[in-house]
Amino acid sequence: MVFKKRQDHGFNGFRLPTIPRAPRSVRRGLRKKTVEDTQICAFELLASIAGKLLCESESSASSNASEGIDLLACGKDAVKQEQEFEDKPFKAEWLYQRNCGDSSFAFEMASQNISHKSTLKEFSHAESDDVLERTSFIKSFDCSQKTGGDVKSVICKSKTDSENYSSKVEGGSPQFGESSDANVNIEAERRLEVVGLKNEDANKPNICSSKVPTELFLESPAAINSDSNVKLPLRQNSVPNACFPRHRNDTKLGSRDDDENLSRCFKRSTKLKAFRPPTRIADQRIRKLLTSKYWKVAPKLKDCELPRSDGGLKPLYRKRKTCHDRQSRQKCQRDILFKRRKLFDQISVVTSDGGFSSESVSNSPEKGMTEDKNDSAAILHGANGVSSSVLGHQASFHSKDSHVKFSIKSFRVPELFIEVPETATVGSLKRTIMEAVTSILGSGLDVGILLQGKKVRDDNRTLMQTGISCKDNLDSLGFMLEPNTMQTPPPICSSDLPPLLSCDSSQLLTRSPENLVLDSGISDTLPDLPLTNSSNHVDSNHDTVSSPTDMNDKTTPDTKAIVAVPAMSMEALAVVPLNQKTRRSELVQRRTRRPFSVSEVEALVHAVEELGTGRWRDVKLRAFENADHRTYVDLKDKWKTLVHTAKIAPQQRRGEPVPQELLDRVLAAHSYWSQHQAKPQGKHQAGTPKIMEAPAEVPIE
DNA sequence: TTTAGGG
DNA sequence: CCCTAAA
Repeated sequence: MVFKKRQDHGFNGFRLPTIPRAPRSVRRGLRKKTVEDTQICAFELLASIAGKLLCESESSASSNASEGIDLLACGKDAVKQEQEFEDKPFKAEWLYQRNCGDSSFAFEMASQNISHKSTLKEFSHAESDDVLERTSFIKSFDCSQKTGGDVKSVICKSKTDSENYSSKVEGGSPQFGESSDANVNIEAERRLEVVGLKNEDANKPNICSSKVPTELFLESPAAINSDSNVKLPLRQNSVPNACFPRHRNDTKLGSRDDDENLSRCFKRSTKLKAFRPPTRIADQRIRKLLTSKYWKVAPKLKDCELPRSDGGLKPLYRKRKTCHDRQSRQKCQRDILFKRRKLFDQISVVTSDGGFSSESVSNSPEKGMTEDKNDSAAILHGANGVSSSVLGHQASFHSKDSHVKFSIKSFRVPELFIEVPETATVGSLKRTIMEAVTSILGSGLDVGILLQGKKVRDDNRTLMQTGISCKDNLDSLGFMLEPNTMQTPPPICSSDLPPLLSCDSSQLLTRSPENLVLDSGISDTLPDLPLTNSSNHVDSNHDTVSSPTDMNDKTTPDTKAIVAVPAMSMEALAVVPLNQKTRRSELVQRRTRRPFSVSEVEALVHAVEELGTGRWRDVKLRAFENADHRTYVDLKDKWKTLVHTAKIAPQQRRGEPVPQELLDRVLAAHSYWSQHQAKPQGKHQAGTPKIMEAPAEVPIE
């Protein structure tokens, strides 16, 4: 494809980190090894850089790190491009364990430092290039809440100018008493990604993107103290407030100096580059994307699966770029911008993520639950409300000492599209952005709770019933802000689609969660939810999922998703987030599970008895002609499982029990056809009776 | 598009 | 069920 060799980038100064490959990805990776090996991407570079930075930050000044990034940013567009991915994932949930004296702390890595720096560099660089930004596309606007410190006004904090960037890192909260968990402080963090258009040729705008992440982090003692904090391999309880590390300090970037961190860093960074999905994404979807022609060039991503639960993993995958080199990338962005422009004349605001997703959630089952939520800013009102409701909800649960503490670190505001004249002042730009954000937030938001990626719809359930009371689940618990469904109360505990929602919205509310759920479920390392069984309501969402009519969108690049976004008014915005972009294109709907009924099994067995294995298409046609949801692959798979089921002890079988008689026939047929490879033979060639008579005990082997 | 298999 | 390599 476009890039064949990493050497093209000419980065010799950075060593590429060794990226551990996830077991699952290994297999695929092997197949495409040639591709992967020969293709380099900014991802790797970033990864290496990130790792380097991390390392350096620990030992030496972080300045070096920033320089490194700067270097890349200026010299390589690809890298620059990728950077936007970087900040989010990092901060999202890099909880670390840090040793301070004899005490250990868990904290979030302030990865923003990295991105921050890089951003600055980029930004300045862009300016130096005399790039006029006519159109700014705010890809994401983050408002994160952090607990533990003082409240920071998100809005106030965020600035679009570089000066702020450098300073923003400072917001901090001095005191972190062990009892501070009673207070939920909201820290705001925001990131702005600005994609400017430059007019070079008359009609050929050149895109220059620069991201300006502004992030403020506050430690959350609550989360840290909790021994049940799911987020990390947290150490234990004792958390001295005294030397709580402030990662705002650039030098704090890296925390521990053990290899583990380093490796994690690499992993992280690697992933980051790949995507920047607002929420979790199924690895499968990722894989799909990766395998799509658009992503072939960045195969490494597949290998970067974090061995972590979805909570940590998903956020890493953010919107990925379909452009890999400068040219193509610019072209893509250009297209995107154009398309978007078509859709939005003025200050159109589009939610890219289909809502606002919480960056991460941490909790602690400790007694004291966070109660005070301070609105860091009017804008965050919605977000705060969310956390509040959540907390309140759980309140009714303290019957046992089981309190669930939530710490919503941040909610990401969806993508915004803003267009202002070149002559616009910075101040006006700020105001414009502010208006856009306000319009979004002001239109009303609903809070969505995602558990294991599944949207929990039944508001009447208790947290315990929902499975949220379990810390294990919290790991995969997520909150999201989504367009308010307006006066219509959101559907509760029913699988009904919100009637008033537009089609897109419906998808947002149902499909997305669905995907998420599946995603998390797919995660190899994701532990099963202990309470899965009790959270049936969640499963009900499956039913709400529309038929996979959008499968075609699997490989849809961002651009397409964007294009697909219908022109909408501001009002519509609230209801129709640009979700499709990330959700639809990246998260492909997984088919709902439809266990085979006994009758179906019977039909299948019968068909196979006659047709044999290896003729699944015929089997489908014969026995499942009208079952459109059963593909020949499904039948094949089912047969496979049937054979397996038949071989195992009845006690080991699960699901709807299949009559032994059928299983016997399965074994018989399987045995028969295993020997009679002559599948093409007459369909009835294999005397059905004969097969049926075959004893079930017949060893298939 | 189907098959055949691994996940 | 998903995802793919092959056919």
